[in-house]
Amino acid sequence: MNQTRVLIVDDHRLFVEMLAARLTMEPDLDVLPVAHDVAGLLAVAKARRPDVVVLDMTLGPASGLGALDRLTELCPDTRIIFLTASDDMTLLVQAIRLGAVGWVPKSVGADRLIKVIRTVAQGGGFIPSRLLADLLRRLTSGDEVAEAEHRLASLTQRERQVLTCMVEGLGRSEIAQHLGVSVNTARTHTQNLLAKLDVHSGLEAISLAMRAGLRPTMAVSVPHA
Amino acid sequence: MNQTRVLIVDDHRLFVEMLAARLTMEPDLDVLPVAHDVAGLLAVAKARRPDVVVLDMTLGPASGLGALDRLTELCPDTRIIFLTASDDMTLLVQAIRLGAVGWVPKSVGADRLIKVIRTVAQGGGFIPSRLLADLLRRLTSGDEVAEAEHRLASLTQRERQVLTCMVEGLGRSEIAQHLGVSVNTARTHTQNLLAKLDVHSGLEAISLAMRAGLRPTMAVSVPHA
DNA sequence: GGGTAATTCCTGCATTTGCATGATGCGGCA
DNA sequence: TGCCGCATCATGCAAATGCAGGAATTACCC
Repeated sequence: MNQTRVLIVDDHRLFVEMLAARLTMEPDLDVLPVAHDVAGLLAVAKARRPDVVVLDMTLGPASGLGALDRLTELCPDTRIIFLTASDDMTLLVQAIRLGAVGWVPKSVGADRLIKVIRTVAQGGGFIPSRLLADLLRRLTSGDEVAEAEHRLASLTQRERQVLTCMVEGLGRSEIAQHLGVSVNTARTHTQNLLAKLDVHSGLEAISLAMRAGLRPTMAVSVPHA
Repeated sequence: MNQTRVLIVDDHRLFVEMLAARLTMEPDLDVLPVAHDVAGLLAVAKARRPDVVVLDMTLGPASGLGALDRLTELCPDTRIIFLTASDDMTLLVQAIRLGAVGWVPKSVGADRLIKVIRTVAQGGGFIPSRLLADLLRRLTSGDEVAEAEHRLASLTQRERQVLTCMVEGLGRSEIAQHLGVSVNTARTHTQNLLAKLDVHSGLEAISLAMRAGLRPTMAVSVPHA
C-alpha cells in the first residue's frame, strides 16, 4: 500500500511541529509540510492532495469550519480528522455535517491518533463512542422519545400517514389531496389522532411526533410494539 | 493485559460456532461459550461477565434490542457490538441509544471484526463512517439545513422566541403568556415570522424550524451568520 | 352471526388563525 | 434631527381549525 499523505493544521507551532515529527516516524505516513492557518491549509491541500487532514478546532469556528467547506470543495476525497480540546457537541455535529470522519480529543496519545489516521485512511471513521452516544441521545431528544413513541403506537396506519403529512407542513386540504381522500376524512383522522395523542392542536401533535423521531421525507416506519 | 472475554450471541449455530472458533485463535481473546438466544445471553453474561458482547441483530427487534436493555442493567460495563446484515438506520439509532458502541456489517471479514473487538475493549467505538455520516445527516435533516438556517437568520430575536414556543407546541395565548406580552403581539410576531420564513401556516413554520435544528427544550442558540 | 376496530364521509358551531393594515414608543445610525 | 428597524398593541374579516356529533362500509375475530 502507498503511503498515506497526512496534512496537519494547527496554529500552535510547537505542538504541530512535535506532532509532525512524531508522525514522520511512522513509515506508512507521508507527513506533508504543516500548515498554521486556513490559507496554508488550502495551499498545501491544493498542491499535495493529502489523503488525511488533521485539523485543529481551536482555529475557531469561522476558520475551522469554514476551511472544511472549502477543503471539501477542493479535494472531495480528502478525509478529515478533527483534533479538539473541547467536547462541544454542536461543533461535532457541524463538523460531521461538513464531512469530517474523525474526532479526536487532544487528551489522547499520539499512538491513538496514528491509529485513527490509519483507520480513517482505510475508509473507516472514528468518534469516541461516549460522545456519540451523548450526541444521539441529544439529537433524538433523549428519554421522552419512549413516551412519545408509545403514544404514537396507538395510532392507526392512516392516522400515522396523516400525522406524517402534518409534520411535513402540509395543510388539511393538501393532506386530503396527498392521501386521495376527502377533506372531511382528513379532518376526522386529524381529530382522532389529536385525541389519541392527547394534544389539542396540530402544533402540539407535530411537536410530539418529531420528538418521537418522525421526520419529514422519512417514510412512515415506526416500529410496532 | 488480561484477556478480553468475548461473548457471541447468534441464532445461526453454524455461523456462530465458526466465528467462535476463529476468535479463539486470537491469543488475547477469551471466547466464552456462545449463546443462541436472549436467555442464554443473559445466563452467560451473569456468570462470566464478558467484556465484549457480539450481538446479532437478526434476533429481531424484540429480543435483540430488549436484550440490550437487560444486559446493560446486568453488566453496565460490558461493551456491546452489533453484528448486522442490514443497514437499517433506525435500528442503529436505537442500538446506540441503548448503549451499543460497535456496529459491524456481516459483510466484513473476521479480522476486521477482531480489530473492532479490540478497539471496543479498549474503550473505543466503531461505526462505519459512511453510515455515521448518513445517520447524522438524516438526524440533522441533511443539506436543507443550511437553507432553513439561512431563512431563520433573518428573524428577530423576539420572533425566534415565538417560533421556539411554537415548536414546543404552545398555542397563541400560551405563547403570549410565556413571553409576557399581549396575545395580539404574539400574533403579530407570528405573522411576521411566517412572512419572513415564506410559509403560510404555523405547521410549515414548525416543520422548517425543526429542519433547521430547532428543538423543544433547546435554548435558542441559532448560530448567527 | 355479533362485536369490534378502521376507514370513509358528513354537518354545525365556536374559536383560532392567516392576512391586511395601522399606530405607538424605543433605540441605533447617518 | 430624521429615518429605520424592532417590539408592542390593535381591529376587521374570511378561512381554517378544534370539537361534538352521526353514519356507512369494510374487515377481522370470537
